[in-house]
Formats: sequence, structure tokens, C-alpha cells
Amino acid sequence: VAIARIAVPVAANRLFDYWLPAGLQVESGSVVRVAFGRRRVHGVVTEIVRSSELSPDRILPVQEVVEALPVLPGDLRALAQFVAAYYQQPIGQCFAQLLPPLGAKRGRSEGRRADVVAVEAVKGLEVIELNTDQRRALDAALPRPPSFAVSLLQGVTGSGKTEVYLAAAARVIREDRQALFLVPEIHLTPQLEQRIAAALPGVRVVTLHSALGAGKRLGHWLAAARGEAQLVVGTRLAVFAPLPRLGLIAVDEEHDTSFRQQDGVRYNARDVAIYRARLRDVPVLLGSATPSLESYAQAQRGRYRWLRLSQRAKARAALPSVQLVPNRDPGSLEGLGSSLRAAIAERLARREQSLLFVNRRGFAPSLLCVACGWKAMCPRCAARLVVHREAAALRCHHCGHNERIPAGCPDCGNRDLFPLGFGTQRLERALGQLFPGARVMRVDRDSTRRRGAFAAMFRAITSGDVDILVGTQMLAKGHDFARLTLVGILGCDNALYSADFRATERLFALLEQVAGRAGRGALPGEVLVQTDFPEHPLFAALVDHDYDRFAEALLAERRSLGLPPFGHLALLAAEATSRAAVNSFLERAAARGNALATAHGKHCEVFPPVAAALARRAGMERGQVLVQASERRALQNFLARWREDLERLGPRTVRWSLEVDPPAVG
DNA sequence: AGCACGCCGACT
DNA sequence: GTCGGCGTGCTC
Repeated sequence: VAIARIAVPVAANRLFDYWLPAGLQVESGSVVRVAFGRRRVHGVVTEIVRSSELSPDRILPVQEVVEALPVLPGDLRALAQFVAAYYQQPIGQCFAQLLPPLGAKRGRSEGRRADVVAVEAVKGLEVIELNTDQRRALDAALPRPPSFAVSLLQGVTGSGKTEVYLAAAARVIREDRQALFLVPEIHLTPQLEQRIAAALPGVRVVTLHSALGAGKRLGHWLAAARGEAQLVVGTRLAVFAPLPRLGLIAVDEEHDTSFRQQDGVRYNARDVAIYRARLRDVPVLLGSATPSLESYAQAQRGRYRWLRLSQRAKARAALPSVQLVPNRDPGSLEGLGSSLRAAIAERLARREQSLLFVNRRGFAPSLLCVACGWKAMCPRCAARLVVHREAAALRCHHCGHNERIPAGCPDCGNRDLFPLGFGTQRLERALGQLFPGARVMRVDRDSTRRRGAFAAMFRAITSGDVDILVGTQMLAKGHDFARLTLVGILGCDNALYSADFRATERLFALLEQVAGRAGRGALPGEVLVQTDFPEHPLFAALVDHDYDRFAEALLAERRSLGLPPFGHLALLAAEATSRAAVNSFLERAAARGNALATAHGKHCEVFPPVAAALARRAGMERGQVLVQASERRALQNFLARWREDLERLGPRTVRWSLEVDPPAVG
């Protein structure tokens, strides 16, 4: 009897054997249903073999083939294998990433009427107007004949990167191939789909992201698999979409951390995309105003084609001017310095919009007793509670803990509790008081929680019903507001204190992105950054919109410390209810790691265990061990062996995970 | 990941 | 005496 080796969606690091009943049409890549324990699960056949190591009486039959899905193509299976090996993730769960939601109602999205027509329409497709820079980038990014090549498209906000992706997609689609376009967060950019529809008329576009209902997602997945969808636009999970005629992958905002899946299977969709492009021998286009230092260094070395867009595409939309203004200004009211207030007043007089960016939701990040110094702390996390004034609550942003704001200090009884620092709610209130006639709108996770709230706010902003916007990161991404001419940035200094070596790289990217919201239309933009460190090199580079200078400085620092992209990192993170258990596990893990590293010629360095940046979360004590290697290959070999050791090491009460290329260390 | 089994504390 | 907590191990 033939045996199918099946990837089953469980944490185990191995495959499971099932026998194939006669008459069942099964091959590598078939999606099947099998009994597993007392459950029934979906699995993917990875190969069919003659015999099993297992005694025949323990082997169960494959129950059925999932007819609704096609056989998964080879490149997807190779992708799952890659994710499992490179990121040290369980093989079955990696294969599960390839599957669309199953068990949903039949996924039949839009009809297929338009398909044939669409291809015809695309033949004459030259509706995207490109300037010289964009055209040069487009030509360089698509090698003739088509083959694998990575291009880094570096251009400031508004320089027209999206037009280049779409023009590249149009070329590929005209040749009857499919394009894959990965974006950080699709549901936050309602403009994107319209923009695509306008630029690529008649092209059949489908989206893939987690906010999509299961039925729709399955329908879109199938449209991609059948080759009907000519352009797939999606978030990180779309990197696993089946695309029989793939011709191009574009990754927008390639530096963005939302390409990293943090829960469950850990991977970086940007890097998976590059691997996939190589497998399929197609070009991949990475775009950013502030490329990750990893991509930047590859471009410098000539491994990636380095394509630059130097000016904003619309000639009149100049880059915004950036000014640094003091944070601790004697004329400061509720955190708003006099320069920023004056600038807002000017915008109000001219009927232009202002955006104030504070990357903190809530009223104040801390509640302090003025008499004894007590601070409201989360009972389950090593973190301060955030004051939410509207709900009269103290909330933990790490675990969701919620309690009423106490009437007095629980330690000394003092009634005078002082909210320390500024969040979006406090700023919203202050602006309402300072500018009584102004229409203020707050955009953060709390104000947009309701379904459709974000879209409604978005409409209000574009139709001019808002004078001052207050918001978090949410507002940083890709929105074009024509009358927005002022961006104020508050409270960004705390990132400069961070222990994480990537903090300043991320802060620059965020600030450049927020700054880019100003002056997208015909009106010039102005950015005011409130800071206590105007001499910091980050701000000097921001003022000049000179990412290169900042990137070079960071790279020099990284090189001297052997940090990425010059070295390679992995993190073993562990948590348990007792600190002693975490420490003991990590001590033994580090000792084992050191022994392994020594045996393998010291290409890897294992650092001593330390507490995590958030030392306790939701009642779990957290710690970590960092591994640094000069060679990726050495790190890979080390991790494969180390993980086997780790699996035998601990009591099950210690939960641990390996993170390869961790996005943050600190 | 689930899910069952088993070995210790507090209840009718 | 049992009920049920969670720690451990297994699933082809």
C-alpha cells in the first residue's frame, strides 16, 4: 500500500504517515482530510512513499481529498519547507499557511464574466503616466527576458513608487502573467483599491487579507489559483497565494514591521517574497522611502538593483519643510509648544488641515501620586497603566487589564493623582479648549474600533469636515489629504532612549512617513517636531530628508558591532509563571548553546539570559537569550541543533519560541 | 495545537 | 471518599 507523508497542522516538528486507500487520487500537494488523535484535520501531502517506519497497525487511512482545492503547486510547498527550515517553525503549521480558510460557505466571489474582456482591455494599457525617473526604474526592474532580480525602489513619500509598481504590474499582465502586490495593512488604505482600479482599468484584481470574510477569502484564493486574478493585492499572508502564471512580486513599504508575522508561525513576508521570486525566476520590486538597512546594504553591495526616485512626482508638491521646536517650552500648554500652536492657528485661518501625531493612545501613559510617588501599575504586567479618561478607566495596553481610576492613592490616601504625559485623548481635549471653533477628530484604535468607523472618519477628513486631526501610527500610512499642510509630531523622544538597537531606524521611518502626509496636494507642507534633542543625527537627517546620510551612519555603527545586516541574530524567548523557572530554563539553554557553539568552531555567540524588555506580561515572567553569528549558514546549522536540544530541556510549563531575524531586541 | 491521562489538594 | 486543578505526553 502507498503511504502519504502528510503535513498536519500541529506544533510537532515532523510529518505523519497515512495509507492511501485504492481509488483515491492523491499526489504531492493534495489537500486531504485525516483523523488525527480524536480530531479530523486538513493536511497537505508532501510526498508519497512505498513504506513507513511505523508498524502498519498504527497507520490510519487518508479519509478524503478536499476536492474544493487544487493540488498545491511545487513553489508553495517549497515555500512552506523554506519557512520551516529558515525560521525554525513546525513543518505542519508552515504548510497550514498555504491553505485558504476551509469549512466556510462556498467561496464564489465575483463572477467570471469580465475575465476575457479584461485581458483585451489590458493590451492597450498605457494609462499610467510616468516621469523619467519612474520610467527608468520600471525598465530596470523588469529584466528582459524575464528573470529573477531584486530591485530596491527608494523614493520619498509622494515620489510615485505606487505608479511604478502598477506600471510594472501592467506590463506583466499584458504578457498574460499575474502580479502579486504586498502592502503592510490593506484595510487602512481604502484609497488603494480605487487607485488600482483607475490605473489598471479592466484588470481583474483580488485582495487577500485577514479582515476578509472566510468565503470571500477562499473565493479570491481560488481566483488566484485558477489564474483568473491578474493582480493579487494583499497583506503578508498573500505571499502564499497560489499564482500559476506569476510574473512579478512588488513589496510596498518593504521596511514595515507588519510584514512580520509574530503570532503562530513566525516569518517575514518580504523575505519569503524574495525567496519565492527566486524559485519562480521572476523579478521582485521592494519599495520604500526609508529602506530597511538589510535591503539598503544589499543595494550598496550591488546585490539588488538600486533604483531611486529623487523628486515628488507632481512637480508642485515639494517635500515639506521640517523644523525642530523645543519640547519643554515655557509657553507650553498641555504639551503643545507655542510654535506648534501658532502654526495650527495659521492653518485654521487659511482653512487648511493640521495633523498632530502622538504614538500613544489613551489620555495619559501614567497616573502618579504627587504625595508619595506611587504609580498605577498593571497587576499582571511589568508596565504602567494608561489613563483612559472617557471610560474613567486605567488600562494595560499589553494584557487588556481594565480598572476604574481610583479616587485616591491606594498607598497613602492622597486624593491628588496626576496624569503624567500625553496621549491622543488628552491632546484632543486640549485642542478643543485651545481652539474652540475648530473641528477636532481623533483617529486611533479606540476611536476606530467600531466597524466602518475608520472609513467614516476617512470620508469626513477628505470632504473637509475636519480641521485638526489627532492620531497614532494609523494615520501615518499612505493617505493623501489634499488640504493637510501641517504635521506636528509630539512625544517621539522616548524612542531615543530605547535599548533596542533598531529603535532609531524605526523612528526615522515612522517620522518620515508621517512627515510625508503634509503637502501632498498643491499646497506646501510644514512639519514641526517637538524634541529635547535637536542635535541628534536622526533629526538632522530628517530636516534634510536625507535618509542616506542617516542610513550610512547607522550601518557604520552596525558594522562595528557585528549587528544586522553585518551579523545575524536569533532570539530564544521564554516565559513561565515563575521567574525561577524561566531563568533555570534559559541558563540551561544558554549552557547547551555555548557547548554547541564551541563544538562548531565558535561562529555563533550565545549571550547570557536577560529579562525581556517587558519583563512580565499577563502574569508570565519573560526572558530571552540572544544568539549572534557572523555567517547566516552557521546560525542556521546552530539553530537546527539547538532547537532539538531545547525540546528536551524544559518542563512544559516554560513556553519558549525561537525568533530568527528578530525585528526587535530589547 | 488539542486532548486525555494521571497525580495531588478541598469539598459534598 | 470523590471532583478537578494543571503538568506531561501523544497524535500517523
